[in-house]
Amino acid sequence: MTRRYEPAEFETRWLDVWDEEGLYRASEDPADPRERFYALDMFPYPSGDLHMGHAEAFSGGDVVARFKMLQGYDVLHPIGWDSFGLNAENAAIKRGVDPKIWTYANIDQQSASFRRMGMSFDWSRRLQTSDPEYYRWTQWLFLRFFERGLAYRKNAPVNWCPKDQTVLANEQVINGACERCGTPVERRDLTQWFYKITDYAQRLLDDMDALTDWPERVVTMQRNWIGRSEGAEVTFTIQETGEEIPIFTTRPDTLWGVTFFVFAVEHPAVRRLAELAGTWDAVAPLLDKVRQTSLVDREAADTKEGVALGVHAVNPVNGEVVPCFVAPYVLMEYGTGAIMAVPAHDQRDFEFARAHELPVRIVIEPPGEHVDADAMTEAMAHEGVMVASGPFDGEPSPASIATVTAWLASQGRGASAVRYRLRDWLLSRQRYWGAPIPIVHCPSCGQVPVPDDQLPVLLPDEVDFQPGGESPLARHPTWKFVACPNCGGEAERDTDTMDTFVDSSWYYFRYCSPGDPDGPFRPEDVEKWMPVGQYTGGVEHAILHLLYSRFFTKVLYDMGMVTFVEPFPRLMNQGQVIYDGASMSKTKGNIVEPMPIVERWGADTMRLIMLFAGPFEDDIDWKLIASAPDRRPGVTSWLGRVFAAVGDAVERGEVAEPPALERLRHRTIKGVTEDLERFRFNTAISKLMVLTNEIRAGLESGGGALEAARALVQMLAPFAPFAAEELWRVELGSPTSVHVSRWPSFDAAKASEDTITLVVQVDGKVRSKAEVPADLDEAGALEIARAADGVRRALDGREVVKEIVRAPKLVNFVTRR
RNA sequence: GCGAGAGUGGCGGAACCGGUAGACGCGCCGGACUUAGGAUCCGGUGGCCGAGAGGCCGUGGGAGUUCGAGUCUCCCCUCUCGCACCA
Repeated sequence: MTRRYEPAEFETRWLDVWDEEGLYRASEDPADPRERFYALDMFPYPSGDLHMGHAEAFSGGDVVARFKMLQGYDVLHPIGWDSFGLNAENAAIKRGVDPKIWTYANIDQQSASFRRMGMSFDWSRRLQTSDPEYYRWTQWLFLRFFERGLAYRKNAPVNWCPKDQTVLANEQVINGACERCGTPVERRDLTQWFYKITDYAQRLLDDMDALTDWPERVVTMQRNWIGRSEGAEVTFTIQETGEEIPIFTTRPDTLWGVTFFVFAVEHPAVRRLAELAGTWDAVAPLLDKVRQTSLVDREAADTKEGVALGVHAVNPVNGEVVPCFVAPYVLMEYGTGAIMAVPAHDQRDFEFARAHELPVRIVIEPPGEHVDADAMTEAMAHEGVMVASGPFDGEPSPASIATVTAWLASQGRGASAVRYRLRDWLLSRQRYWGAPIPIVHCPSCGQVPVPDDQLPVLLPDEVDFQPGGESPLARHPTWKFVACPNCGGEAERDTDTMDTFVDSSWYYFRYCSPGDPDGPFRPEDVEKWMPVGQYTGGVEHAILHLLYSRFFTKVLYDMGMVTFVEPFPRLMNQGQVIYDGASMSKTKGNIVEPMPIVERWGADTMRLIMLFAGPFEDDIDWKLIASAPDRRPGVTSWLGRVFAAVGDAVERGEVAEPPALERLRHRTIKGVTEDLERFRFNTAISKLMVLTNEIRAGLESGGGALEAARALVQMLAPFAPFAAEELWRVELGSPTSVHVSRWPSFDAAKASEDTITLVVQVDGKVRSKAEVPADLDEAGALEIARAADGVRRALDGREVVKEIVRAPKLVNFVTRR
């Protein structure tokens, strides 16, 4: 009698058994002979219960971890929570509860949900970044960066979110608005802590060549973010004062086309020069305006806006004197804060020139063509031949860039230069829920690091954590007052906390040495597990988290703590789970939650829905894939058929397997193995469905199917761990878990078909098909092809001029037309 | 504007090297079992013509290469994502 599929009867039962057996513990034994595999998922923020995005991402990551386990690897598959940060803090403020209480309550709920979903985590390594024993080492790492000059404090114009009342890193500003709350970001000049990631710009770029298993678009996004430009730095001289102002250009071949010169409004020379020339009255309002303008408005700034500075710049290549301007379209943050303007070949310069009636001089023309500068309506693409360019007339451009740059250097008028768009990472936050920065400010000793043996600098309880422009820690009555660790005098703690992205930049190291009291991790443990075998998570971290983690790893490499420079050689991004083309959100009221599905149909169903919906990296539109709410999902029905098939196969017992089933068994093992190696979960599942159908057909015809049933159950295990376990232990009678069984093997010879469909075409159109032996030769194929009915009809009265034979698959007769 | 990717049945999606387009599943149609079906089982299901055998058309549009193109090349259209005064 075959069993009905009733997941409620066994799913939770196996959870307890797995816990007791310690099934998913990574081995601590250094002598364990197995190869190791580190399956890492991007750890979640503890905001609310798990949502559909988690369900999909972690289902995929879990398949990888379980598959590797079945292949005989010693697998490290850890879990933790990125539990500090604005996200948790804002939610706590909104609800009026302590961030700690809210955060840890969510963590409890999320871990219960993860467990219920059957994730194969090694819970013994669980971590939370807001635990003192974790952030102690976040602080320790900060101090090592500080010692190396990679953490520093400076006054700088920064992005300020008026709603969250804190500064943001450049990477957290999206289209001029706060990444978290969408409020337009303001500009403020503040003293803040930075990590010197710019020192690593070139290495972050170079090492990307090794990331061949990253999605192409993520690599591209990082490359664009780092934004390397090659060009030249050229020094112009102010005619009136003789002072030298360097500019950066990627097109030194257009130097002869310079007709004016522009300073950024905040350029340090501007005020002095304006006062000298008597134009300060005109310049000052522009400066005020820019200082008050939020970054959003700044981005929309008009290219035509700007005023004459009243002084002149001397072009070093030809001694020409051109007027200087001050304009908001030139940014202080990039290059040198001043530019040479070449209106003929740069659109922004062109627009400015037309608005201010400045000359436009063409210096690069298409060969044999003459263009009238007065008639131009936009800047020209600068590819062609250099003209009116002194010694370089007739040189092809842009090929001449290198020549011109070399010439500039030899003449002492410039030098080749490289610029990056990447800025240093602003890590301090004026918020409560984060790791305190372990620095003491002493009136006599300056910035003094908190000694290692006094770490962690604990976050105080009972703080008014409402944001108010300065850090809540600064408002605590006693916390900040300490003796200077250096001189013992009265001093104050730094009251800022660290950006959460600092916490998440090294958590994957901690998993290797959980709870180590002597350091952030033991190098030998990291050596054992890392680099990560497979990293799974969302594209939303394509820049921030991944770039910072790569930076941290390189610094740790330089410190001699790790032996590799890239933490995640293989990265996999899951798609989003959306609804009717739009992201799920409370305001739209279109949220579908995973746990009710787990409760109603079982965890295996929830996992299979996600994995079978389509390629892992593609978005899933819930509206399009979901069955009616009360209707049994298709994958659940399939599990029912698997139960019936396995039960029947057991009942049939040791009866010979039909040859067709045997071949399909081998072919399926081969195919599913290959699909799993390429994360093609959807096609792997479809192959298992085909095998299920064939097992049932084989049983129907009186054959045995035990072998096939066993293989099916084992291959089902990564996708539907509960159903597989129930079938393996109860129906198939194994004393041990399917999850520690050995992945079934296949015989390549048996995996191939013994008969093949010979397709016969006439002029490329299919006219006949025949089942033929797989080893049929050309002559045999031709013979069968010629004899086929449909072919003879199609060939009637036509002359065959060519016969294409690809035995045993295809014959194509080409006739005279 | 720049960069990347994608367009295949009613739907999600298959199709490794160019070689049977539409695997697998959802939905739908018909049937069986049923008091019932949101359960289960069997059959059908790209479009058009045809009683049938069979034929014609068909992978966003257009050209090309080839015996043969969803797949390769060129042009165009549409959509998605990322970046966006970066000198």
